[in-house]
Amino acid sequence: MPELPDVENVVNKIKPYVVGKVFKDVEILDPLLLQTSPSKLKKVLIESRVEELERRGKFILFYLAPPRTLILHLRMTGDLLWFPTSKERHLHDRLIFFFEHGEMRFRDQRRLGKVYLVPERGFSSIKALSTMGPEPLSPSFTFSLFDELLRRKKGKIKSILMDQSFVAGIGNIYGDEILFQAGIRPTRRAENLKGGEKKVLFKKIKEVLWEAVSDYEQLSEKSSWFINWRRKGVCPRGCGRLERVKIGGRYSYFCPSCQK
DNA sequence: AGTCAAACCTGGGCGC
DNA sequence: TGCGCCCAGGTTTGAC
Repeated sequence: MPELPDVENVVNKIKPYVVGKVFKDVEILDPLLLQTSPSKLKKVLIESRVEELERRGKFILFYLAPPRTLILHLRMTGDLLWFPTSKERHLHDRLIFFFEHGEMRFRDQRRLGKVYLVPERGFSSIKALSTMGPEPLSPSFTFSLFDELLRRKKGKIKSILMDQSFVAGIGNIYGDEILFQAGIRPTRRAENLKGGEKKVLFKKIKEVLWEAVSDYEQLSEKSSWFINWRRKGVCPRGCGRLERVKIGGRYSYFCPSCQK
């Protein structure tokens, strides 16, 4: 599931329940996800308060008091769920965080998710976070910044969009959506994009992600979205079959007629 | 630096 | 029904 809009949605959903609240217990059902020791996680979290909750790229950061940072990454199949009252466990529940008024669960079918605990209010010890590119929805992510960063890159544009150190939060699906809406093939090389194409691409990065974040619930029903046609292998505009290419180990889909 | 394959995991779907 | 293979909205690592 989780790329920027999905993670943003998870954070917004969980936020009202946990900000200002104190961890009372942690149940570790699957230590595989932990990048810290179970005993340390329990010891540190219990009686810690959640000061703030924030998304950075596809990471979720819990800023704690006393100062520590709990960091979650949902990877492919992770999700965070809130239960006001205890319910029976789901097969894929990996971690349960107990508060006085309810519990937050980290559910993850494929067990690829990650849980980090770092000192202070920082994350310099996590490489992916310390080298993370700009937040695409931030006002400081301007066309001139995008253009400047892009000039330093070579290679297929799809790989670059998915590169978290280039720009944060875009994955395989939204990468395809952005390129479809921009009318650019995923195989195009960054160094060959024309000025106008870069402008459109920048605009679509903002537009697609912004719309996905603000209209998250409706998204799966929107037939205008490439996302909902991708798997069927047919262009939403009726051009016919989509083509599939492997880029950076993932399949990219594109319409050979709409995308140049 | 870019690209590719493989690894980390589980499970659904498909062909035989 | 069973088996093997492909695929999945992510990231890291190691080789060329």
